[in-house]
Amino acid sequence: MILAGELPPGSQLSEEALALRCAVSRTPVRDALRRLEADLLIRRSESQRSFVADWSDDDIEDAFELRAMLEAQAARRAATRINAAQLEALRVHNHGIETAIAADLPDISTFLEHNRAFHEIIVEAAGSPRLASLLTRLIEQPVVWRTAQNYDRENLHRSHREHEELVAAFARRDAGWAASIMTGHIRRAYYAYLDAYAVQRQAAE
Amino acid sequence: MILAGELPPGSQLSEEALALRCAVSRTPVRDALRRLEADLLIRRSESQRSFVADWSDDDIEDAFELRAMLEAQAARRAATRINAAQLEALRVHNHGIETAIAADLPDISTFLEHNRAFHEIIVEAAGSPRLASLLTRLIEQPVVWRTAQNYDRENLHRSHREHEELVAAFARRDAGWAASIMTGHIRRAYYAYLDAYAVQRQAAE
DNA sequence: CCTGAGCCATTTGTATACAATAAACGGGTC
DNA sequence: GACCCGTTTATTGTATACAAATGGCTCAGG
Repeated sequence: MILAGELPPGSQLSEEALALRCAVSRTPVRDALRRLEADLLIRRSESQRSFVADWSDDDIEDAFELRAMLEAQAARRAATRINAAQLEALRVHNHGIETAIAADLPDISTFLEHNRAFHEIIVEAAGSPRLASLLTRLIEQPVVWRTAQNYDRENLHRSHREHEELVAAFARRDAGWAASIMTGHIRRAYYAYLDAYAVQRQAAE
Repeated sequence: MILAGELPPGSQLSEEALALRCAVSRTPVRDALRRLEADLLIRRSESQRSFVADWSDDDIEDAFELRAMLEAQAARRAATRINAAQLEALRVHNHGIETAIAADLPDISTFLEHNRAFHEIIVEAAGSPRLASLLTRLIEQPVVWRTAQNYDRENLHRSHREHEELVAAFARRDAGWAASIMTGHIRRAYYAYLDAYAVQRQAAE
């Protein structure tokens, strides 16, 4: 609901109201709120009331910066640990991306799914449960989720080419190369988001 | 209880048993288990049963590696953002450390408290709620907690000197320097832990 | 018109009961 | 003797009730 924008930033989330809305009791709602709080999608007041987090520009930059650092670390580790099956899976998913964006009207949904799977395999190949745990907190966030919605053809194809580079770096077992590409890959996503956001802002004015 | 070793690694944690032991109902116990699971102190089976996580050597190395990376990033950011009051607080806490370890019998408990406060100020000065959130997951872990218990006088004083270097880097607003020192600081802690652990292992045999 | 105190409404924290599911055990069969 | 299946038991998931704490509102007073 937060990602879909049904719950505007800053609005209060009452456990009971959510329970009613989801047709469950407060108990599972509480569990979900605690998790979302850990993911920083929800902030809690001193008196433990829950509100949808509102993301400042600094927050967004912060999230991308950390994501770049952690994903680069994942790529660095994965380069020397990835196995043949995982490498092949990366190629398959990136081919899926290529197909999804080849049409006149790119299939963003399919792109997102393959993109998610691609990055997930890298995290898995990194073989660090802690790193995986930290990253899942950063990627399930509204900004990241919406970024690709605003990708133009140019950015979609660039993303695909960067994935190809990553596969090449993994195939060569070059940790430094893989980390560098990944850093650039995430930073580019950040600037793509900024551009799209700037457009949205102008449209809103 | 996990940190104190009362609950051995691998042992199952029944919500009801813990509730009885802590004289509360299952509800708050469940909340705690969910948080500890996020902190990777607890792992859950497919059927959602909880067990105390057992840490392999790789897990420990992994945790230190990530902590080094994130704390270095915190130091990097803090260097250009720290204010005079925070800088002074760092000096005060490091002086507290100096006093605590000056005696013939070092006061480890006081050392730990000042050390925790010292690192906390840096994270605060970094001004990144996300980074802070990620780091709290890594520092409340059994290995980190026990490391200082095994510090010898040499390591305690080295830690103090490294803190002094950090303060100097912050005073100069030198982000790269601060990050480098912090990386070394955490890596040294890792090797100190390894040495202490090797000693314990030999004693156990 | 502003301020503050007290009361009421809202919201969260905790306890408990019941339902659903998975593990453990035992009896039977091959 | 090993293995499969049904039953029992343990454990977690969910719903609900009540207690505690917090926010906001009203009304009195300056």
